[in-house]
Amino acid sequence: MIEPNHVIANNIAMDNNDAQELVNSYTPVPLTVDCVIFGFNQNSLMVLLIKSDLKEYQDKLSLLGDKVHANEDLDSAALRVLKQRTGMSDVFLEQVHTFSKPDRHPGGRVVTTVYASLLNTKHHSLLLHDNELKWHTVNQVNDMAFDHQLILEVCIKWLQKRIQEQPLAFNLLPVKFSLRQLQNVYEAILNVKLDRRNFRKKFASMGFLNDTDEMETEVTHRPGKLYTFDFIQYQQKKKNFMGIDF
Amino acid sequence: MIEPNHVIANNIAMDNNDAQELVNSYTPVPLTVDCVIFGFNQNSLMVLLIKSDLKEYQDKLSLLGDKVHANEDLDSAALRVLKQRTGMSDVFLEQVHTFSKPDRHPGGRVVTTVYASLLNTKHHSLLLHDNELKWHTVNQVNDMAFDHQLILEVCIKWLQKRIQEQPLAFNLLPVKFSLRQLQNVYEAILNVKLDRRNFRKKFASMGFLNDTDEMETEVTHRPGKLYTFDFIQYQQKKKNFMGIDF
DNA sequence: GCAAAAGTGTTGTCCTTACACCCATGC
DNA sequence: GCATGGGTGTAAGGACAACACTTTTGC
Repeated sequence: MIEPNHVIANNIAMDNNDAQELVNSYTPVPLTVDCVIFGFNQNSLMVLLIKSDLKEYQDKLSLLGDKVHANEDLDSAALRVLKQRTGMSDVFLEQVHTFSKPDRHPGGRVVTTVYASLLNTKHHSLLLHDNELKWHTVNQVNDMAFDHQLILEVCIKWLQKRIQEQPLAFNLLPVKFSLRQLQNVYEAILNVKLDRRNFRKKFASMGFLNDTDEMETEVTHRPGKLYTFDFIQYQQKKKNFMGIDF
Repeated sequence: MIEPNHVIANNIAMDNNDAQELVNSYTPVPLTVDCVIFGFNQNSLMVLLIKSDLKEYQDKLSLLGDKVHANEDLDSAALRVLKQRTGMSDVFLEQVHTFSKPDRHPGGRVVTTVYASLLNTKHHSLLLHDNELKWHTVNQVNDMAFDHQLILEVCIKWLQKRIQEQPLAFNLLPVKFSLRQLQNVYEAILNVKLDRRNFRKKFASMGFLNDTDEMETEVTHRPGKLYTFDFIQYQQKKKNFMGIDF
């Protein structure tokens, strides 16, 4: 564990180039991580939010965040928040951006590093302990606490770009999914309508889809085939995989 | 201006949800910014580095960084470092990633946010005051101080991706440049050989090039035409500009 | 039998690639 | 006059976009 600066400073011989002395001269800043946890439901992109517990932001929605612990790196802190809030840990999670406007937090300066996560809202291990924790349709969310509205917008743009580089949409779906569901994910995130035949052709030609012998059930029309995502094929092919363009 | 936390804390009625109290409970962390400043010279991608002044890293190369000042946001801190070291401020500069391994700095925990910058090494206002500040060919740099080798590699990958999204290569060249120079930039960054005719066709069709009536001078062969980058055209076209693929 | 969505191929267009010869300059 | 790189067009192949009819299920 790293001692508070003043404890160490006096024990160190003076030296212009001493590393600890140098670090002690920096103004330390409270750090947090915030997680933008995306899901997909009813053909809409969703985000998991909570009511802010600060009186300044009463009834406003907030991202899921926490302080960064002493000696904890940011990836671990983000994963800890995710696990604590959803019960899930084997989940897509990636650093997006660090936000640092000095007045972004009413309690004083706080710098926050934002992570985005993609998960299946129907996953059996997804448990939302906190009653205040709810899924919201992303384009119905507005007027969030702190600078979280801005952060959410940055993350949506990030996601739009990112799903065209890699087939991340699978993270938002059940293990077994229909092509229609997959297409719905792309249409919702990119805000476009896609041609069904061309979409199917494109994904079929990628070779990342494994045909299960199962069909959708409980639909009120002709059921579609269910597929799984072939992670092994993907790992092998992604070196020469340049993107998904629509 | 935001007061140091302890000054304010005592003036506030105790409240479980009080913002300042909450922030005061966070462990503050020393923050720095590091700038990966890319240039282009002799057909190679270059990076501006300095000798580390820490005895732990004697004679090792280091990125240009500095602590983040109280009440300064990260973008401003990065711009300040850039200006201080190069004399330039009207320069492409973008946040890339935040690095936070607890042991990445020998003086104790320091979290650093890394920015990448692209500039013209021949620009008249580029002044390297410090004699220890030198341009290095990126693929000859190894064994840097701190985790800076890792950071550099992340930034190179970032740049390879980024120049295929937007025509950033212009930032590395003089205002007037030949198509050969432009092609050299892409070839050096992407580590590929490109077909000259196809390259010229592609850029001509984008419409971002203004033909000057000037020619290269002081070349030992047939001189090429010089072009300028049309920022206005680019701003107008980039809304429906999807990328540069090679 | 009707509503609703699944499944399936072909064609034209556009973009990308591959490729070779003459030209202007310095020496 | 020769070495060096600048400048240019075309043809073939591959990717993408547009498009309609038949099938399966629930009700």
